[in-house]
Amino acid sequence: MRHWLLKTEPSTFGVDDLEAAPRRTTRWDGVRNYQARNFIRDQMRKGDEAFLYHSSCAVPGIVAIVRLASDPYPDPSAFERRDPHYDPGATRQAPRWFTMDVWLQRRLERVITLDQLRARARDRLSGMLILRAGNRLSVTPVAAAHWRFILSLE
DNA sequence: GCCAACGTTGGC
DNA sequence: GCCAACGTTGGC
Repeated sequence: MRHWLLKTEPSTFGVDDLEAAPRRTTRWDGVRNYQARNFIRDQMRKGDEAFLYHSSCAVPGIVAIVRLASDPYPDPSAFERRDPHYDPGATRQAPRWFTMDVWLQRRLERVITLDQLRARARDRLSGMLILRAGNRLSVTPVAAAHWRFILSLE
């Protein structure tokens, strides 16, 4: 079972929204980056765990643990002409973008902040993708050792 | 296939 | 709102 980190802007969709969603489940759609797409399509599977990370906010950091409620499937928002994520290059016959359903397993007792993570970027969390300068991927794998260590920071 | 221009992300 | 670090686009 792989572990992941999903970035989101709480002003758009955050843990509060996920908690309020029916069955605390949502479709993680709108990913339009090929590297992130490849992670979703090729490696993410139902039951995988992921950190939910809030970006572009007062205290960026990990706020919750979510689980994949589905395997990946073609992202329907790419086919909707009115959707902001519409992509005329994507077709149902040859889908370009993928999504999956995600449910809220639990909020963390407190936010594990980006500052806290950065403080360990040189030892216990060395190589963690989210800590790499300029990294903008909204979906990144988390090594098992990193996953365990981060949970110990809670 | 190169690369400059442009758009986006995201911390600050 | 600034700006660095990307990814994407499109002319050549």
